[in-house]
Amino acid sequence: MGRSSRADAALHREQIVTATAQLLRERGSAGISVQDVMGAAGLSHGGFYKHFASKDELLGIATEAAFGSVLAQLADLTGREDAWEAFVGQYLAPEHRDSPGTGCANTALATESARAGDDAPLRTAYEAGLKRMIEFLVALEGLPDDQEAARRRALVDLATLVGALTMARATGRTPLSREILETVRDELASRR
Amino acid sequence: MGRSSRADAALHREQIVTATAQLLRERGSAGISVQDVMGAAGLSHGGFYKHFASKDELLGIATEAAFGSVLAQLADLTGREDAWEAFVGQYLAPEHRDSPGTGCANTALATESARAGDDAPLRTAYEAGLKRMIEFLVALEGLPDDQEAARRRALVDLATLVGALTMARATGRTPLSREILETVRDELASRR
DNA sequence: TGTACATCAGTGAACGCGCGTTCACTGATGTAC
DNA sequence: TGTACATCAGTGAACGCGCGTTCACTGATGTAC
Repeated sequence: MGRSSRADAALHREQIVTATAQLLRERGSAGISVQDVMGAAGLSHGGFYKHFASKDELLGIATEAAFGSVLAQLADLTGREDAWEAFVGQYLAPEHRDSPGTGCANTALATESARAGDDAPLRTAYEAGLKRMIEFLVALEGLPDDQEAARRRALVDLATLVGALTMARATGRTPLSREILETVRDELASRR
Repeated sequence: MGRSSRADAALHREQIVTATAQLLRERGSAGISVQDVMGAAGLSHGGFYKHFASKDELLGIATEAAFGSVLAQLADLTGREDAWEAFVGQYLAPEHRDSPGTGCANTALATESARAGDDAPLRTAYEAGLKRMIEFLVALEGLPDDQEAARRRALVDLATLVGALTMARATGRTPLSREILETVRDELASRR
């Protein structure tokens, strides 16, 4: 096999990033190898460094991608009458609990960011993504007359969502897991 | 070096478990090795299997120990007039954010439990520990006339605490991290 | 448009390293008399 | 209490394995004329 065309190489890079964004959320950085992510694009592991300087760099790019796709989904909600209930309902649904690979990057990558070095690309990308997610929630509050109160409510609500999803995932498909999802969903939905 | 006395061996086992309970919360299971935890007890790695059947078994035992010591700390709060404010204040303090190794086992190990197999010892120990922590919070609510409402409030409050601490840790010692801690602390403290 | 050549995406072997686990061995501890 | 012997906690080398990264090489792609 010789050189790939620029278009093919760009496609491969995109496939590597997309696969990493999913596997990273599912297994964490220690749970995925360069071979795993290259294999997801149908390539052998050796060519990895033609695309990325290191595994750490890819993890940062994949974190950006994960936040990007999640925030794009959230953007679809804005303007809807029932935006808040819809958001909470989706966020605390069993489907979201059972598919971390395509779900909220904030919940899936927070512990990863906490354990990464201060200068790690993943950490930088996480912080930027979290700020964008907070801004989305503040906008969803829709209280232009008191931005500070809206931000406080957004932070508290986001913490509640992240904590509930984290514990629901930690307890798998048990009755307790479902109780957490339903109880927190009902409470949050009733706050607007 | 020959055989250790039973008392010494028991001490070594305790040291291994204690060190693992701390390192596990700090770095996660993929971040610690058998050599790490044996070294913490001043031993070489080979003798590990005289104490434990596998690394997985130790992780389960260390998870129990982590929940145990945290719940013992919490028990000290019961009966105090300001138990709720004191608990929230400690939980969302910068000191707790910066010392995961001796902090809340629920927040530190939830993602670990989510990624462990359904039958992994860590997963079993996590679920048992979480149930005990929920019971502690329900008791702290102190509403014997409506246990169901107390449990719902406990679940929502716990989710909020876990999510806030998780995001504060993920953003390290940044202004955003401090804002999350203070905003959620003030909100939760004012709910009782 | 056709040809000659430089570029470089991808291959697959190799690097040093650390992992969890096993095992033959050592020698102090614990026990039986 | 003393002695002989069995037990077993701990050692350190070894096992097969997978990791991130490097590198000489291949040959189709892209470019210059």
